[in-house]
Amino acid sequence: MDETSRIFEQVAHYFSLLADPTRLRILSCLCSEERPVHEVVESIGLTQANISRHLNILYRAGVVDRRREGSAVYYRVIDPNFVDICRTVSITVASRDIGEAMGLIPSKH
Amino acid sequence: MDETSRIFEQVAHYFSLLADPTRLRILSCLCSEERPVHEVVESIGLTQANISRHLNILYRAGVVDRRREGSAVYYRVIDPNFVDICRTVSITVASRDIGEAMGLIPSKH
DNA sequence: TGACTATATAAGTATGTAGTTATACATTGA
DNA sequence: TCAATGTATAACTACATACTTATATAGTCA
Repeated sequence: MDETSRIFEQVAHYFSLLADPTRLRILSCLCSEERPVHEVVESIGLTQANISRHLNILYRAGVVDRRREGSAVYYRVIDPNFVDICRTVSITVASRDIGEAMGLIPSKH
Repeated sequence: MDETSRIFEQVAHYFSLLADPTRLRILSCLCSEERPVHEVVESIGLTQANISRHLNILYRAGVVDRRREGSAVYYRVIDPNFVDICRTVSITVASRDIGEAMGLIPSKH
């Protein structure tokens, strides 16, 4: 595969990280603050195994980082562009309301 | 499904459009100017059926528009945020070089 | 109308991946 | 060390979709 092909593959792979509603939920949850896995699980309401799987995908891709504290593992978003991209897309897809619903845009009240 | 779920589904779906290397190639090809299908096919070097399928996906999603002129159908990008998003991601993923390689950032020489 | 070019679509295969269940591993505290 | 809690992983199923081949549709020009 040539250089250009590799580039398109990489960019497509990055978008594929954001192309899953569960991962968007997780990232929205971690957007404002660092959180341990069990809090994300409670917040989203899916199985622990599933959330853990997605967190690992995001970690390996460098979108989030993690640290252990006692028996808990805390995750946080480190990709500086993630929030910007999601904000742009959420506005593109529908409206400012979506950005608010996803926790990406502060609501005004 | 509740309102919030629908929102995450929609945003994920938008990202999924960009999560395929072939569609990124097509969009990169159409980025600077309107082009008929056969030109896109020649430019990318995949089968006509495949390109046509992807163009339809992009059309139904509102990322591109099309018009018939004689026997040819011309496609063009109409989503105003697409180029911005791709530019941001391409820089995130690696470097400014990627943005140039994808035709999203003008190279300087 | 018939031949030709341009584009779209249908049917099929193959592959990737989200989610589940069950289980393993790690840490803490009694 | 044992029980309890928190997290990760393995094996599996189900489903979506990218790509191919073959064919259909649409337009042009003789």
